Amino acid sequence: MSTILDVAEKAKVSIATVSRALNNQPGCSEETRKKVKKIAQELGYEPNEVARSLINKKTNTIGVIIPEISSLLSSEFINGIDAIAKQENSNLIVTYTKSNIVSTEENLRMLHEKRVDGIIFVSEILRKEYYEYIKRNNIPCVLLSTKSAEYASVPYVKVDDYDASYAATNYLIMMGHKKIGLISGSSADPIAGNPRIDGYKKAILENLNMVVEERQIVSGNGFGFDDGRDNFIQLIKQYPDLTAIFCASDEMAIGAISAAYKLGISIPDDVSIMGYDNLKISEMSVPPLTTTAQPLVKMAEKATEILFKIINKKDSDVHSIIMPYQIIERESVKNIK
Amino acid sequence: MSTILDVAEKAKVSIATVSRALNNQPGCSEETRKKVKKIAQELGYEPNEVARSLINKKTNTIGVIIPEISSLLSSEFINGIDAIAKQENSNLIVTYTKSNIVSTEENLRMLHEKRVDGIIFVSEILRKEYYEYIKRNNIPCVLLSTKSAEYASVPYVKVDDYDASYAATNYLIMMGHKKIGLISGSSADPIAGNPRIDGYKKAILENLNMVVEERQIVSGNGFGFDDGRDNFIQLIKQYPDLTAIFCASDEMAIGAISAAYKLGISIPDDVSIMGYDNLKISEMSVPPLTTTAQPLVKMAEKATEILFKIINKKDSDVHSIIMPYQIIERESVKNIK
DNA sequence: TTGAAAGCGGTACCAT
DNA sequence: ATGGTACCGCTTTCAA
Repeated sequence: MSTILDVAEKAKVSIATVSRALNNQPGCSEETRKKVKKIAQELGYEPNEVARSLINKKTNTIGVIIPEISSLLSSEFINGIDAIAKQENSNLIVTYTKSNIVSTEENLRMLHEKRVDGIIFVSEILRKEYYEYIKRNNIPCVLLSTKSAEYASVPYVKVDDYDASYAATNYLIMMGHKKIGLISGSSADPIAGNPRIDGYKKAILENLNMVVEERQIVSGNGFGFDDGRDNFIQLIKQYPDLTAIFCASDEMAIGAISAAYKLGISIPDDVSIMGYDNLKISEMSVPPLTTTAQPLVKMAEKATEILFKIINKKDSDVHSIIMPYQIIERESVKNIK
Repeated sequence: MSTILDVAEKAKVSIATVSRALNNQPGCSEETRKKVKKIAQELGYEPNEVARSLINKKTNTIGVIIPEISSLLSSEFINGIDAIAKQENSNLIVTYTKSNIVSTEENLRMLHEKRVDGIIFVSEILRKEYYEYIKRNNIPCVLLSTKSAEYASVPYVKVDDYDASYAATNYLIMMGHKKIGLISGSSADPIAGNPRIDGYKKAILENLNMVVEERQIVSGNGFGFDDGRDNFIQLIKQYPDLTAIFCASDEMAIGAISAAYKLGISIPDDVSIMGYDNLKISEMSVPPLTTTAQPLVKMAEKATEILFKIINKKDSDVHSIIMPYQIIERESVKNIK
């Protein structure tokens, strides 16, 4: 494998000249430039970006820290992040966490040791330890689909879960449903758990004039298919007269539909199901899933754009963004008015 | 951000000693080691892996080149790769290609400039250009879910598509089906296209004693949901008396099921559907999809293990692997015997 | 226009 | 046990 020195020797110029020639920098005659480029080509010379990074203090690599909760959600986010990174001539190092503190801190440290130019932190609470690490090491960072009440200096991009959940529940009410169950994440989860529960409760209270009973809600730990399936069975048992269910994720909604199929319960004729996220699979399901859309790819793109603004010191207009949600009507909710 | 020099100065020792102390290398008193570690801690010193990589000629990073054909397939592969990489203390840089030649070569070049320790090349033909680039630059490389007839020096891990497809079709025959359609990828695709078509044809010929007619097959370009949906409609039109369809990917199978639902065709009562891959969504579908499983995660793990053998010069037992497929019976195929 | 040389932040060899 | 130093491959300043 040839280095800049090999090129210099063969071209009978200094390495400084080779550098200038290859990088199209001024201070180099066109003739020399051509000769150097030709020889570099012949030698199959490829610049060593590691060496470049060391001196430039820029790796053209950004890190992503993302929980493995849902690979379907993750892959949409990563698509968006990757698109913008590519535009900025950067690559991604994606690290998955199991939502446990050690792993996240390890990932943070690894990414920093690799001197990534910045980090996108996805769907996970920004704990004090993380924040301090980021601050101390001065790492550009943006939060995606999570937020940072306490650390206002870290910008975030997300949908307002409380509002979106309120709207989703209201949609079911508008379709004539009065007995509405909820399958949600953990109430201890301050990002995607509690706010969605509260939005649901508020809608029922304000627009149905009812206080939600405990049996109307099953909230597990995760947001996955299995959770949805299990929670559906549980919910049907404890609240058999329901006519509609709002699921706090599409994966859970698909799980619920699957469980319903096994039990011989028809969707949407017997029970209406409403999802949250608008993943690709929500249009692939049978029946196609009515859901509360988050603009997942757009959110990821926005977050990444902000990150590059910080990296490139265009801090001028760096601020958090609340993205709009949208109700997508498909075929899993029945109008029973 | 402090460097090894800062630590050395504050500890009143040389940088050589700091290096030895922090890396737990011999030639350093326990007392000094403790002092250095304490000071490094105080300073919040984090080693710069870029500098390390430069001298060690090892970045602890491996590259993945993968087409975006199906993010569902991709994410299973990436999970497997990531698991082994993590064990080896490496991170992943994943690059997506749109299967066009320029992009793949660009990705290859970028990964090499970043001096990744090796590359996993997924689901894509290893063209002559790629192979030569890899050889010329001496990049450790393993192929995953694709192969390299011409370049035997590049090991691969895959399922035998021809055999698997033959077995899948035979399964339908064993279930009593005689009029079996095929929804496949392009016959010009020598990896996942043609072999699966041929396996299907062979099964029909040998075990049904029939020559496949043209109208029994619809082969598009991709393997996605939309392809499956569109091709199902087309196939039903040109071969209305079929009783079963073998789809060359799960995503296409789900697309077919979805189209059937819209047309009021019942799966599996009117038409049986068989998939290929065994993605996560195949158990999430309604009805759950009977399919031809590839051990996706295992395959990715194997490929990555081989890659690290090459990287670590344990070339002793590096060879390609054909992984076993398996028929997974769920509920989308009806026994009509 | 060109070259010499000083780093970037580490590792490892060779003295001491 | 410790320190001095060459070096990894490149960029950039300063002189020539």
